[in-house]
Amino acid sequence: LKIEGFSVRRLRHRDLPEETVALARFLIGKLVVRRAPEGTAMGRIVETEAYLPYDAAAHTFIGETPRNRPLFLRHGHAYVYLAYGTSWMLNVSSEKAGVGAGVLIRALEPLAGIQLMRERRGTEKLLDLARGPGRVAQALAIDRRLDGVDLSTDPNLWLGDDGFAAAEPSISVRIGITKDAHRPLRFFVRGSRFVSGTKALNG
DNA sequence: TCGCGGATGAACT
DNA sequence: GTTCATCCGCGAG
Repeated sequence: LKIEGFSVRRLRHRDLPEETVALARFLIGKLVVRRAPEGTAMGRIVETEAYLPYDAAAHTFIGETPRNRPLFLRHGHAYVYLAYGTSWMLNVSSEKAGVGAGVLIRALEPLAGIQLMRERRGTEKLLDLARGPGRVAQALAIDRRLDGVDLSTDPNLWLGDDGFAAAEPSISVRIGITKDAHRPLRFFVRGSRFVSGTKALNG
């Protein structure tokens, strides 16, 4: 499939690692594609975080509830929730069915549908379109309607690969949590201006 | 570049 | 009533 000059192949269920850290690393350099009536937008993933089974910082730590149910679906489903009453977060379920875990998509490098992202975000600044998980969701118009969809089959939200060879990601602690805060479970492209977080964290 | 506080809604004690 | 996997604007350094 051609999207603004990029040749993109949809990632199918069998393409995705069935383990949370492996998936968090695998997704660096891959694409998020969002099709909507207004147009298609796409970005390259430059930052992820892993939320493991038995992880005190994870939403699944308390067990399965109506909210976190998509995290217990087999890997490759979207878990979308509202944080702080203002920001939607996009996660990808990351283990076999029945095991609750996920990967948070924290930042994208905008590649296609950039004007649409500017309108949705209310800013012209390329660097601010999808730097941070709330911005990712706003730029791609992701909200509760996409909670639970299967990313390997959904027509409006999916993961893609354009053959880009990503460098080995750098690793740090996760952002914005207090429990299990020391664990090295954030993965990012060192040197990318599209990555969130402070300079110290990304150096 | 950084750190702070307010906005805002859902889930849980 | 408290706790958030955040963003934005502002002021200090």
